[in-house]
Amino acid sequence: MPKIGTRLRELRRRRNLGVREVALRSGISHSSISLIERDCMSPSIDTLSAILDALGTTLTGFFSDLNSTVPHSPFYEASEWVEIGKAQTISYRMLGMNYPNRQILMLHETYAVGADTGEPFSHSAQEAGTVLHGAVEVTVGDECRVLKTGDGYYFDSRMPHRFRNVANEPSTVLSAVTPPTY
Amino acid sequence: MPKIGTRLRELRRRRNLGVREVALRSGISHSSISLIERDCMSPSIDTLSAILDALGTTLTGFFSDLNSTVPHSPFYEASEWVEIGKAQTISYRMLGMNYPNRQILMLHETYAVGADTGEPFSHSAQEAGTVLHGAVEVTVGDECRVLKTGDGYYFDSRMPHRFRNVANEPSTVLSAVTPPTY
DNA sequence: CCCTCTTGTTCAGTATTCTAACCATGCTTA
DNA sequence: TAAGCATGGTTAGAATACTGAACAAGAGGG
Repeated sequence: MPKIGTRLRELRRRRNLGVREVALRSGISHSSISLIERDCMSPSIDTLSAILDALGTTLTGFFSDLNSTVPHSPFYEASEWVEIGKAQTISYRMLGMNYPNRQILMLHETYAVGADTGEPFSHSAQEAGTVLHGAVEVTVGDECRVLKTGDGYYFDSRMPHRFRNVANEPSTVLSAVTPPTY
Repeated sequence: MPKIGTRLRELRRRRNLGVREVALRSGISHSSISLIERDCMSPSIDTLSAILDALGTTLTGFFSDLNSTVPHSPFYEASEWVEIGKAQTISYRMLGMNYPNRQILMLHETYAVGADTGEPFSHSAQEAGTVLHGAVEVTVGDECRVLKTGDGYYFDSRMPHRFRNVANEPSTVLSAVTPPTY
């Protein structure tokens, strides 16, 4: 929830463009541009996309630049892990939920007996982790291996991957993903 | 303008969460979630931000993952450079305007006699370029140097930087910025 | 079979974004 | 000083995002 408007205004000014000029190029009214830049309005994705287009930027580029220098405590207590999956056979609890501009998603994963992430899926990121307790069968691409306490992994998330608890007790894994898109 | 909805639905499903569950956590109504996921609605930044938050992701992370593998021609004719600045003392023309998921902003810059980018500014990216014609004084941080045809530069855009044409004729520069946030 | 709990979708009404026309200010030129 | 034309800001009304309640379909469970 950073000051999108301020950043947009900077981008525009840097190009020596007027509000009306950007309006013309983007197909958005100049009044909207004005309101958005002064954070009086939260634009829809379509609108923002159109404006960025007129400025020669992209949504990806725009948001990759959100380097808020907001100071924040580096410490998190054990109780501050937040469950982001549904309590079921697998639990995903993340660290630093409210840390500004996170680039890493650190997860504490708990797999019930026989739990399985199901069919392999892939997403664009890099992923690393280690088994804290139990035994987990990890499949990455066409490679498969059973990891036990202390064992770890590291792979490009674009490789299809899958986790399965093969211990006769709950297993836990600590992992990290960047960018935080799991 | 990609299928944001589809991606959101994937993220949610991957977490075994229901529409209502995400609604509860994000403070957005479940009906909106449904509409957004089916691309029937273009959510505002605030709304999207809230939803991503409930999924443990960020705007930055979400958009950094937009790896559309849409095929597109790699070739652009000279006439296809698009002016993104206002025709004035400095002209900025970019390459590959409509290339999907651009990660690089390549610019053909033309500086009129005496033209100056003004007070140094900074943004989070990396930047490289070379002088094609004329002579340009480049200031990066507290270092200053006059670059002539064939000379080049490479710096982290977070360093405040400034360009000034010191030739008695127009100067041209070819540069690249990544991510495309200039 | 009915009941209940879950799932996601639909739709009428409300809140917000967005537009178009108007307004205020400052700069340039006459 | 006035006229002209930039700049960005304000505001009533149109368009669209958003909400809450009602609906439909499926999965168990008794």
